[in-house]
Amino acid sequence: MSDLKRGLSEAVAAAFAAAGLPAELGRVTPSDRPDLADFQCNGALPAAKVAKRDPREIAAEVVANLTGDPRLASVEAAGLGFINMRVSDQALSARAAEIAADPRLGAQAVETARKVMIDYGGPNVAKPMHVGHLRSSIIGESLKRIYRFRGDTVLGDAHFGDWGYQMGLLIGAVTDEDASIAALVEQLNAKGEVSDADEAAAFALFDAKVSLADLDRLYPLAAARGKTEPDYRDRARKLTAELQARRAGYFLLWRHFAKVTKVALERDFHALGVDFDLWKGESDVDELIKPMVEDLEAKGLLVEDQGARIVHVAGPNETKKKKLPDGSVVVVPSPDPLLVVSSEGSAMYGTTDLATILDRKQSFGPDHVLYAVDQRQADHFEIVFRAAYLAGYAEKGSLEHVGFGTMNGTDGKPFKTREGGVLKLNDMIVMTRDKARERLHEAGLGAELDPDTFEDTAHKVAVAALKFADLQNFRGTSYVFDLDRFSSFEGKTGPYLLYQAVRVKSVLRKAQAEGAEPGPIVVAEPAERDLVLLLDAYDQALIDAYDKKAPNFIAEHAYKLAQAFSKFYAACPILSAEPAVKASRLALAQTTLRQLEQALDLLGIAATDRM
RNA sequence: GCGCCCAUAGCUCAACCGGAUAGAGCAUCCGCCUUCUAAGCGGACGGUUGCAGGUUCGAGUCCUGCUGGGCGCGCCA
Repeated sequence: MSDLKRGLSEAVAAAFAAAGLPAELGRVTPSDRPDLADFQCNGALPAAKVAKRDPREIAAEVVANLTGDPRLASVEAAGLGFINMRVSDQALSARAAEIAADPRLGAQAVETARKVMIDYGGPNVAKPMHVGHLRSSIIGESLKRIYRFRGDTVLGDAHFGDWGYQMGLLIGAVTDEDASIAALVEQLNAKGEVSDADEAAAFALFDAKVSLADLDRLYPLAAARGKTEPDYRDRARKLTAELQARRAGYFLLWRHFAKVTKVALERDFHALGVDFDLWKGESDVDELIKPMVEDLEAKGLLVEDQGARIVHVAGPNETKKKKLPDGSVVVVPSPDPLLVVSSEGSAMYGTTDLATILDRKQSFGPDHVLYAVDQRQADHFEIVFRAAYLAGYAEKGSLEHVGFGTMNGTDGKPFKTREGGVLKLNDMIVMTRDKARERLHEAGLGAELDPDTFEDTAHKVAVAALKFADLQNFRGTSYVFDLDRFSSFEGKTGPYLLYQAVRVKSVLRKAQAEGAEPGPIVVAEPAERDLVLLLDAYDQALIDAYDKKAPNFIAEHAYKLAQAFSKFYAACPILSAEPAVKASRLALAQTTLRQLEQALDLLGIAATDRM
């Protein structure tokens, strides 16, 4: 079973072949001119070039070969050589019946399933998530669902940043601030072996004294000092190396950091409906690093440079000019080398990334790994991927950075609140949910729904608003974060989509109450034709989203489908129609609902029953 | 200095290998609730696709240059 576009493409390809022209020119697309056609083929235009003939003549010949196709109500050559096709009502009705009978609602699975890992490039330990973190989690979540739905085996890994320099900074800052913690940490460090009782006592003290809010407050200060004060920085680096060497006191304190962060992250991710299959972090590959470094050394890839150890990843002719601090310009390899071991002996960002690639190869063996991470890290991933290919840790081309743009404020710079701080993701969710509650009361649903359902509905509306506002943008480009737009419920928004689903459900409930059943679909009205054409376009939207790793194709389809339904709803009465028409429209409405809910699910958006 | 990305309606964004009249939403204005949920529907207004060249029968899309903006460039992640 295939969509109309594909079916027609085969027919048009055959018609081209019959005319002695390359069959691949028979590619059919939805028409740019809905007033003239449902589908079109532009193949006669390039054909004219190779065949040195008039495109209109070619189009006419292809049209002649197509005439009589039962699916087509009309087929004609138009304009400069376009082939316009209008699908018959019977063919649309038949296609609608196919989609209605299909658990996948007309969307096909991939031919060969792969094992895919999605790396969410997770947030860092000790920092609350702000609105900028929305993107990687919801894009990653949506891609995971899309890939899984297409038939791949997919694992999503949060991949937290929990093992680097920022941990050394925090250990320093926390012990500086509180003498009792500093004393306990020193004591544990000296002791080396830590008993269960020691551990419990330590966590009791840490729990009492160090919250996420403290870490959030201390980190920016420590980071700033690290930049300006070399001594402070060097101590943080040493602390990082000591943590990575698992000095008992530092390690316990670090485990506390990770714990308080995880509680907040779980709350935020859960609220967004984002689930990770793996809650791994950089620290999880720590034990792989030493053997990996030895392996890189054995393979002759690791070289000493300015006290650090690096892997060169540039090819022989890949160079760039670089300006040195003294103003002179030198030619250096490009891309930059991968820094594997710092001069303090600690693992770097790229080191843990490389070890993670190795870890995944051993544990899961993915055919493909997608990194849903900020576009700004493109160079970094290029370097890590090259190193992984050189070392044989991944098959060339199997690692892919699915970059996305940053979320900027209306001034074009990374988003800040009016007060100059970052807007925390949780605050954003709470704010939008409050607005959804207000709106539900206005609509008179406050009293009708029981409190739990009411709360659940408000939450779903809020999440739909936030996610759809982001996912409707192509992931690659930066966009402006506008609070009003993200918490808007009218127009091209998540709540609009939920609302259309709610209207269908309401009609279906009433139909059921009066004993009316969906029946055979018979397409007749223009609004019905348009709706079925949209239902038919689902497969292509899914293919585009999959191939381009871009959920906005699904978002666009869901919106257009909801819009087509809304027009159908306004133009075609359902319950008051005569029995056969009523049964047909009920079936159309039900099929639309199922596809809409499925598309929303692929975006990670949950539907509601009433709103 | 070198490199990557971006520039489309007043605003925020789309646009399927280069194809007909570049589409949505918001905002503004005008209509539509005694019939299935008005978080809706219909209509109007709104464009020299940053600028200048080039390739092509045809360019928002490809190439070159320029302007403007964002980002990155080994011991943060």
